[in-house]
Amino acid sequence: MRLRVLADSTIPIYEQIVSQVVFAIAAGDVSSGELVPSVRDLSQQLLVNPNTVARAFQELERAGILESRRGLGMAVTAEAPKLCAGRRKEIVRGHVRDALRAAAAAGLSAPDVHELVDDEWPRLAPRNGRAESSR
Amino acid sequence: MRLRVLADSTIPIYEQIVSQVVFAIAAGDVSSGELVPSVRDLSQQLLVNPNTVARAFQELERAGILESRRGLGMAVTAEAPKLCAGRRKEIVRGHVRDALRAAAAAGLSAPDVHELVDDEWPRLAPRNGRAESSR
Amino acid sequence: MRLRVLADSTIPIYEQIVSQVVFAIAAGDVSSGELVPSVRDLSQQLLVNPNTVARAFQELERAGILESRRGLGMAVTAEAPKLCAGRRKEIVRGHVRDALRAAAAAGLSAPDVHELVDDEWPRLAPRNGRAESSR
Amino acid sequence: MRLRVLADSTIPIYEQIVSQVVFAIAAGDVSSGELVPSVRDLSQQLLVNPNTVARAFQELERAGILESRRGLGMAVTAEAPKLCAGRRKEIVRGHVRDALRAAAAAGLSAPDVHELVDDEWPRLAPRNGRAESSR
DNA sequence: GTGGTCTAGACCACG
DNA sequence: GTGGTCTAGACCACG
Repeated sequence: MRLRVLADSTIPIYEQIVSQVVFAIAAGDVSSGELVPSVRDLSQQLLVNPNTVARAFQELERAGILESRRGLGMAVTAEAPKLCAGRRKEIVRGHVRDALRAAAAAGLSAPDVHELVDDEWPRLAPRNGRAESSR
Repeated sequence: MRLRVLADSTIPIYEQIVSQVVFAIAAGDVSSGELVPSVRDLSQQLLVNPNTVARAFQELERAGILESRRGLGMAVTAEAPKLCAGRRKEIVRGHVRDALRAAAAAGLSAPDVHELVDDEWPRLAPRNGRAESSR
Repeated sequence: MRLRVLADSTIPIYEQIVSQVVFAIAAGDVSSGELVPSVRDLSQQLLVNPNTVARAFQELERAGILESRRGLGMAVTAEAPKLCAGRRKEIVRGHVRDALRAAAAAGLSAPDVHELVDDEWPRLAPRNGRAESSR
Repeated sequence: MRLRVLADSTIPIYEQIVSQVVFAIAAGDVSSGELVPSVRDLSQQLLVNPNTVARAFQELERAGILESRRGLGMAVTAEAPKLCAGRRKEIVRGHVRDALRAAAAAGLSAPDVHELVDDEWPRLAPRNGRAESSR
């Protein structure tokens, strides 16, 4: 499981970690029962304070996605894949909703938004497989 | 100029005010030279701390969209319509970019995002002119 | 709202704060819409680090019991009284269940447990109103 | 001596092991001079880290309940039955005291607690001899 | 080794 | 003024 955080994002680091763990599990990168990297390892890998990672893990535990195996670390729960699939959808949906609210308030139409999406998508990451896709 | 503020939104209130003033000017609801409501009036109308309105106005002044008329209040500048048209675009584009970033991190494709947009758009506000639109 | 924490308890301080806020709301000491003491005030009153109080508030917020009023502080939600009544019951029930599990594993009977309760109850606090009560 | 450990309990595993050995001896399931299962055997039987079992045995040794027989393993001491009878009582009493503290903090009365006990006792384990008992 | 709690204190956004 | 995030680092229980 390879994570990345952007220190200068407006999104808190611990929340970025939460999302990325959710995405990794939803994508099947980590399976139920597997241990995620330890707080210490992950904090070194991400160049982030251990407390920040611990906070992300705590949230994931309360969400039923991780469970602590005493003395071993944090493991992916049996329900995690299902929970993460749903959560992934909701995270993205929330951001889309925000964008649409702004677009509507600005007086744009649905086609306007679609145009913006097609305009911005290719500019995102270096290579996003299906970025230039269809439509 | 009629503004609305969502107290429970994750978007800061002052930023909501800024955006709505920008949108109102870009839409031609308020014209160059017209006065906007006073900090006091607007804060009462929106049930919001006067400091919050003041901060929004300050930001609009720094952006060259509003200018203070001594003894009268804040007025829409001559350049405001042009500035607001551009800014409106950037505000929306910024939110769209956020949504795309989340979508990409979640492993979605461009078509997935378009689907989400079509899914969410009709659910927005009660009345959104072209909400049931085309495509 | 007057809270007390026991620094030497095995129960984490932040959890003690959570429970006591829940109990105070369930008891009607604080009502929906009221602000609870600020993180800073409470941390001074309890002689505890502000972070510890903040963590308790965070939990209460995620539980839907408190909500942050931006710039003002944390307020008791409309649903809090109902939530707290239920939660209070579950907190106590959990402790009772623990005790019964131990009692059963030790081979005690229900009457044995009742006897223990009557034996221990009066020894609790200095004065507990109905402590010497009935039965 | 048949022990059971609940991996998801909030009570540390080593403490569960200590309690169950104490209860078994107090109940006369194992007698003075008898050997208890080896750390290795017990850890395999309970699916638990050997260190955890070792720690439990260490504690039981310090309490004078077990003593090591060089080359043979750990044996129940002569004083164990008496010690365990007392300790069993204190273990249960401690849990009861915890429950009462929570109940008192929640504003419950002694009758309330008795009611909770009668409510929860039958729900405990499948077979608890006198669970449906009297009162 | 693992995570959990807590302190101390900085810095920030918001109002 | 308010809460939110983050760092740094100590200490502890558990395994």
